[in-house]
Amino acid sequence: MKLQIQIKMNEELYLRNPEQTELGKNIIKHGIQLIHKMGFESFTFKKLAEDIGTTEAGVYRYFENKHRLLLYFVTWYWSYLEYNVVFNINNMTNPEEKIRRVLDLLTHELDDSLGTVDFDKKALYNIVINESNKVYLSKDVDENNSAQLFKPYKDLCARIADLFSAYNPNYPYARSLASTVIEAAHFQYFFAQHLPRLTNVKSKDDTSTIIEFLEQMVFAVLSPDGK
Amino acid sequence: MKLQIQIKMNEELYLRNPEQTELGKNIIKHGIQLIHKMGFESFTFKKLAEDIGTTEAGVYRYFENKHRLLLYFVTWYWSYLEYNVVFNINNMTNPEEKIRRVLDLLTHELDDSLGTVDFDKKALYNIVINESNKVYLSKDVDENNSAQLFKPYKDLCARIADLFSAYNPNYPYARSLASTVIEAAHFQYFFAQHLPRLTNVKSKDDTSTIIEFLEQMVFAVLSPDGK
DNA sequence: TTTGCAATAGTAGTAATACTATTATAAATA
DNA sequence: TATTTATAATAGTATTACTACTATTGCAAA
Repeated sequence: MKLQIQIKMNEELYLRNPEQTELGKNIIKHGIQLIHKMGFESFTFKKLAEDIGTTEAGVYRYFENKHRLLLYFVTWYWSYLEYNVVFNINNMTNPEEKIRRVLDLLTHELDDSLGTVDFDKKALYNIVINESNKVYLSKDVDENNSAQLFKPYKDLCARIADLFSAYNPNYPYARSLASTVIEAAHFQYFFAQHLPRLTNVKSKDDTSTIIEFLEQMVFAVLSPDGK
Repeated sequence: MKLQIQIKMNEELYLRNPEQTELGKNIIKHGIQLIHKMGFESFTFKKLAEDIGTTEAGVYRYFENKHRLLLYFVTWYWSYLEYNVVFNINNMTNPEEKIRRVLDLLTHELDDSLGTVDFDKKALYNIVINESNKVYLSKDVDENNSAQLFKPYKDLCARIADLFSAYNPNYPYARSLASTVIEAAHFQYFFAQHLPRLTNVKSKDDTSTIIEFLEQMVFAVLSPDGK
């Protein structure tokens, strides 16, 4: 038996649920590939439509615009990552071990062990690294936030912050540390790839250095006897 | 006497030096205001041209496109900040004190004490918070990087990393810590303003919490007796 | 089998954006 | 004064981001 997990997406994200039709699934699958290949700025619905053999209007019937499509992808990643965090630390008792596992999950593309989805997870991870900040660094953050569109990100952050607080209940900046660690994991990966002078991570595939950097940081910061 | 500092900008950034003409200065001044007000995505050269009473083509004679204009602004900020860092820690001997001063500079808008420029520095700081990541999170990072366009950012980061290494020569991730701290300073400010669940910083103006968070982090991480 | 009627797909637009090429005008020099 | 040179304005084009409308299909009730 293979269990298939389903992530319930916020209905505000789409006009029509893309998981329920062939065309919808193609929009997801090819959308991820195209954004990954050409970058979000160059990506258009027209190019996507041509790629999957439909019309521009066809794509617009599923997503209001390309920003919403990107938000759909990034939100899916956050939700899936939170699920993975919960699943992985479920049977652990040691708070330190839990934190180490989370840092591990943050720095690797999503694994396919539990349930498979029909798109390139490596490409999705790359999109998260390169484009995810753009979903909230925009003039309609507040509006999107009111519509609960960032809830999965905030939930993930809260869950990691809880682990930090469990490790050291007296640490007063658990949430700030959580968001900083999440962002840093992505940025260090990006810098290693494109702006190496900004990091000590040697190459794109040097995830072990990212993990060591983050682990040392988190445990030093949370150390109860730390100054 | 009032000394005027001049920041020498990379000539690749512009087509014609905007500091040398009235129109050029207006592009800078009004460009900062407009991007600040409407956000980079909604900002266009046409709107800017109308705002300052010239034509679209007039603006294009100074900057290749709006991304280059944004990069010009952000680069100016980085350069000016590095200058400020050097100037401020110049007569300090205590490494810890130097680091505290840098964290202070990172979390405040640029001060006007040394030389004045004819644009809204508060608006520029806001642009840095909201838009600066977009200048390198794009498909032409590598190309821009080859043209040395990110040098000021990398220099700033290297200088801060050097302070960390001076404080603790055995710490192996000085650069990663420097870039993480720079980005975190900006992100925590943004989150406090728009996504408060992601931070322990209470309000937009709560810079003291940002500083406390970063200080505790940096000194815990760099502590020689830390694990 | 035919009619009705949703659901969906496709066509053909528009307004705005991001530029560019060409022409006009003013200033500088021969 | 004639002529080059620099700069500015005009008027475009291709692409992007949509939208409104028309055509087609599937399927149930008459």
